[in-house]
Parts: sequence; structure tokens; C-alpha cells
Amino acid sequence: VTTPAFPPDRLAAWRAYLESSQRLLTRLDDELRATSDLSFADYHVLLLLSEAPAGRLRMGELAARLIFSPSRLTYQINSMQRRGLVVRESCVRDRRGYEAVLTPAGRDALRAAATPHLAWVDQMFLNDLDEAEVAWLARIFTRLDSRLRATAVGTAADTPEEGREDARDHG
Amino acid sequence: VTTPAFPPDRLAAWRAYLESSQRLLTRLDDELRATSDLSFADYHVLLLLSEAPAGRLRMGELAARLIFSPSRLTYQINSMQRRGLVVRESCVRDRRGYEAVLTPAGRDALRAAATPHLAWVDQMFLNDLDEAEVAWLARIFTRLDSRLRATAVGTAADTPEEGREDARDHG
DNA sequence: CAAGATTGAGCCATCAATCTTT
DNA sequence: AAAGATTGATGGCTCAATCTTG
Repeated sequence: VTTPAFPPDRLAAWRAYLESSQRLLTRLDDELRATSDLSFADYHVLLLLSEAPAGRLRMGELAARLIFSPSRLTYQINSMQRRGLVVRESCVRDRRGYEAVLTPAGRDALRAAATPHLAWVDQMFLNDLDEAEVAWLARIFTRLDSRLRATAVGTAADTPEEGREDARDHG
Repeated sequence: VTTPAFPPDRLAAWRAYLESSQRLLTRLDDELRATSDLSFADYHVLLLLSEAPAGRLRMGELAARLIFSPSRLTYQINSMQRRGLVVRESCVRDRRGYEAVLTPAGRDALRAAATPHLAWVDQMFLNDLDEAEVAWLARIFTRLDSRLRATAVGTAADTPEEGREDARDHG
């Protein structure tokens, strides 16, 4: 392929990052499913809910943090509710909205999965990095994250509490 | 089960990496679809074929490089064949096998997509990194990739304590 | 009407079963 | 029998349309 002006070392770094990340994510999901009957999506939902006050989060907020589309989250929460990991409750403050709420069973499932999962991550990735590498990793990807947030489609880079979203000429 | 006392800075680095990578991959795919009518999977197939001798690769080899399951690749190639980007040909040396072959239209599509795609990657990620960061990125992820390859499913894998269960009762 | 969320149709991905060739 | 690849059923994800509340 013809990519004339691109510095080869940057391209090589990009491709190494891209390929190993895809491989890592795939294996992560396989490992989680094999040891805990949880997908990576399940795990991530449980993790975010467990860190939220009262173990509950608005659907939209949860979707934004997971980087899920609204309908994907609806599907995901339905599936988890069927399995007893979360329940969906109508929101009192704003009756348009719903909240996903962590159940005791969900908390147990997360607790059970977390230790082997983190051990796997450590063994597969983190443990192999020295202090300097960890620092560079954090530095590079923290900056990437702000860059991506700053250029989001309907952006307001800094809206910690509630909705952002801008529906332009859509409907 | 021993709980590994997890250093907070390592955990933070891991989560920054994980979240921004997911965000990046999502946006990458959106951007590609918007500017070229190619998904990231399409693009990756075209890229690998364009780099292969005679623009052709065995299905299994291609699947392994893309980190795709065999049936996912079959589906993907069917879709791309329908759109004229590749053709599937029976393999002469080993008649069990098939090869995916890049068409001229496929090569054109890749050429057209590559420049804006790489420009996007540069603007969103690479351009923001200095030389040292690029070097660390390549170093970290090249090593991760070999680590992941070395512990692939077929090879004598050392998984974290907690023997691998055979959980196949649920799809 | 705009925003939060869900629904339905259709596309994509996975698992197990199958077919062919070695 | 084992390896390469595809098929069919099923589950997961996206888009556009819809319903409800602000």
C-alpha cells in the first residue's frame, strides 16, 4: 500500500499497539467467560455499578461510560436482569429515565470474578512492565482519552453529571 | 486464592489504557465508515491482502492475522466478495483450502481509504506523541504481542491459579 | 418539540455440526 | 482420524422508528 509521507516508526508503533490490543481484548473476554460465566461487557457493567453511589446509575450515564449505544445497553441490562445480576428501576427525579441497580448476586459475581481477572491481567500484561513503562502507559493513554473526549461528536468536553448529547438534524 | 495486592498506579494505567483504547477503536470504525464505506474489518482485510504476495492469502492464515474465528472470516469474505472487493479461489496445492484474493477494485478501495484513515490516526493519536512516547509504545506493545502469542490456546499456557474449567454448558 | 429510553428489523459474530480432502 | 473451511441456528449489536415525560 502506498503511504508515502508517513514515518515508518510511527506506523510500526501504531500497528503493534492495534494488533496486540485486539488480541488482548479477545483473550480477556475468553478468559473471563471461562472462569466466571461473565462476558467482558457484564464485568464492566458490574464494575461501574459497584463504584457508583448506592450501586445505581442512570442508563444514559452508564452507556456513556461503557461506550455503548443506548440500545446496546438496553439489551445488555435485559440480559443481566434475566440472570439476576442487576434490576432496572424507574427514576423518581426524572420519570423519563431508568436506573440500573446492582443486586447482591451481582456484587457477589463481581467479587468472585475480580480476583482471577486481575491476576490474569497482571500476569499477561502489567507484571511484565517496569515502573517507567507503567508511567508512560498512563501518560500516553490518559492524554489520548482527553483528546478523544474533546473531539466527541456532540461534545461538551466537561459535563460530569448529566447528559451531553447533541441531536443535530437527525429526527 | 491469594489476592494480589494490586498497586493503584498499575491499575490506573490499565484502566486508562483499556478505556481509551475502546473509545479509539469505536471512533476509528465510525470514521472509516463515514469517509469510505468500509468497516474496520474490511479495511484490515484489504490491508493484509495488499501486503501479501500476489494479493492472496489462505483463509486460515488470514483469520489468524485478523484475530477472527474461521466462521467470522467466511462471513466477512462473503460480504466483501458480494461487493467486489475480493474473490475466493480454491487452493491448488491443498484442495481442502481456499484463498482470498484482492481484486483491482479492492485495491482501489484500500488506496482511497488509506490516506484519510492514516490522517485521522495521526491527528487523533500519533501526532500528539513525541519521539520517546512512540518508542515506548512500540516497545510495550511489541512485547505484549509476543507474550500473547506465546500463551495462545494451543501452546502450553500458564493461566493464573484456578485451573481452567471446562465450561461448555452455555453457549 | 427535545431528551431518555425501548422496540423491531436486519446485520454481524459465535458455537456446534458438517462436508471434503489429506 | 485430523485439518481446512463452510453452514445453520442462535445470540449480540446498530439503525431508524416509537413511546413517554419534561
